[in-house]
Amino acid sequence: MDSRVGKDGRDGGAGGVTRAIRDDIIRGVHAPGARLAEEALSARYGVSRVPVREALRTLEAEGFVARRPYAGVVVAALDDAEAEDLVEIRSLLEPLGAARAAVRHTPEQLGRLKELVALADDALAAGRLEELARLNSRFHEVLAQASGSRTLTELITQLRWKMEWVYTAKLPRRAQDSWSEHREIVAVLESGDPDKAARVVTRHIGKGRGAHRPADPQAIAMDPDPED
Amino acid sequence: MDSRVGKDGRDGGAGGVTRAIRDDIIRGVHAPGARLAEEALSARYGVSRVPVREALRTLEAEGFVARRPYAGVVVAALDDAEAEDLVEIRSLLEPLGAARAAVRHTPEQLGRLKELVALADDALAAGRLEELARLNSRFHEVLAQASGSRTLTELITQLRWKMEWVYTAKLPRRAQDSWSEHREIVAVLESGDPDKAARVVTRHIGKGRGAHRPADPQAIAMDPDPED
DNA sequence: TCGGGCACGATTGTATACAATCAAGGTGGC
DNA sequence: GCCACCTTGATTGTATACAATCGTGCCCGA
Repeated sequence: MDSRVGKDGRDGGAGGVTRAIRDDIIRGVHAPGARLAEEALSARYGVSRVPVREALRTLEAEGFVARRPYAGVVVAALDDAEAEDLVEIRSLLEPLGAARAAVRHTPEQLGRLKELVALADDALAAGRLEELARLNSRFHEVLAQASGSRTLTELITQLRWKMEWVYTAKLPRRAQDSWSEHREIVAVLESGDPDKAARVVTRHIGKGRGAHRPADPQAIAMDPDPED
Repeated sequence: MDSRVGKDGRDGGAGGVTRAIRDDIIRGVHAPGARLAEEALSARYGVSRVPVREALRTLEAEGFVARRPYAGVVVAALDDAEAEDLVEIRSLLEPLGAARAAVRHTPEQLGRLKELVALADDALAAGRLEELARLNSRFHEVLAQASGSRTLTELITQLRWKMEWVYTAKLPRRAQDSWSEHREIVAVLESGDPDKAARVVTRHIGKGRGAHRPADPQAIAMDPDPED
C-alpha cells in the first residue's frame, strides 16, 4: 500500500499531498485522535517535511486536524453534537446555494448537471453503485459552483467532505433514490425560481422545517446521509 | 512602520505571521488584487519564507488570498455579489449559533458576556469608541464560542473577519446602538430559549425575514455593518 | 516592421540542515 | 521510598540552499 503522491497532479505539488492526506482522513486511514508525526507523513507520501507541513496548515484551517505548538497535530474528532451541527449548517447553506444557482447559473453548468443526471441513469441501469457515488459528489459540487459565490462553494464543499467523513463507516445506502430528485433540482434551476430551488434542495437534503431548532431525534433517526 | 512579528506571541511562530498578514489584509494594507511575493513578505514580517508560506496556506484556506501554481498569491477581491452573500450566510449561521448557545453556554461564557456588556457601558460613557469596537468583536467571538460547536465558531469568526474586511473603509458608524441589543442577547441566552435566541440575533444582525431570498435592495440600502 | 523562438531573470516549490521546545526517564538528595 | 531537578531523546519550528517553472524581453529571420 503505497500512498505516495504521483508527479501527475495538476497542481505544483503540496496541493496533491493535501488532498492525499485529507482523503486518507476521510476514508479513516488516519483515525480520529491519531497523532500525525510530520516525518512519518513525509515518508508515507514520499515528500519532504515542508510540503507536509503546508498541507497540515491547510487541513488545520479546514478543521480536519488540530495543532498544538510543539506538540504535533492530531486528527480531529467530531462528537455527535458536532455531527448534528454539520447537518444543520448544511441544511441552511445548500438551499441558499441552490437559490443563488437558480438565478446565476451559467448554461454550461446547467448542461453539466443534465449530463451528470444522464450518466447517473446509465450507471444506475448498469448497477455500478460506486460510479453513482462519484457522480453524486460531482453533482453537488457543480451545483455549489453554480451558486456563483466562491465563499458558498467552498463552504458547501468542505461541509460535504465532513459529512462524508462522519458517515464513512455506513456506506452504500439510498444511492438510487436521489437521482430523481436531482433531476427535479435541475428543472427548478432552469426555471430560475430561487425560493422554489431552496425548498426543493432543503427537502432533498432530508431535513425540512425547523430552521434553527436542534435536529429532532426523529430526523436523526432518519439518518441523513451524504449519498443524497 | 515595522510590521515584524514579535517573539511574544503565544503560539510558536508562524501562527503569529498568519495573524499579522491577515490583519494587514483586513485593514487594507495589502489591497485586493495585490500580489504578495513571498520574499517581500518575509522581509516585511522579519521571518524566513517558510513561515510565510505556511501562513499563506492558512489564508488561502480561509479565502483571503488566491494561489496559482508557480504564479504566486494575490489578495482575493470580493465583488458586491459576494459581499451580499457574506451578509446572507452570516444571517443564517449566527442565529444558529445563538440558538445553540442558549442551550449549551457555560456559566463562564455567560459571565464573560455580561462582563463585556458592563465594560462597554463604561467605554461608552467615557466616549472611547475604539475600545467599543474591540469589545464588540470580543462579544461576538465569545457568543460564537458559546455555541459549543467548533465548526460554527470558526465559520462565524471567519465570516466576521470577512465582513470587517469588506466594510473596512467606512469605519465608525452605529457603534453605540448595538450594546442595548447585546444586553438583550445575554438575557435571552440566560433564559435558555433557542428559538428566541435565534430571532433576537437575527434582528440584531439587521437582516430579518426572507431566509433564502437574495437580500432585497432596501435591506442593502440599510447598509448592514460589522459594528453591531 | 512584425512575429516566432529562445535564453535569461525572477519567483515559486522542495529538500536538507540547524535551533528551539517539550516530554520522559534517570539520578541524587532527603 | 519519594520527590525535585536535570539530562537526554524526539519532534516541532525555522533558516538556508537548491531545483523546477513561468513570464519577459531580446534576437533573429522573413
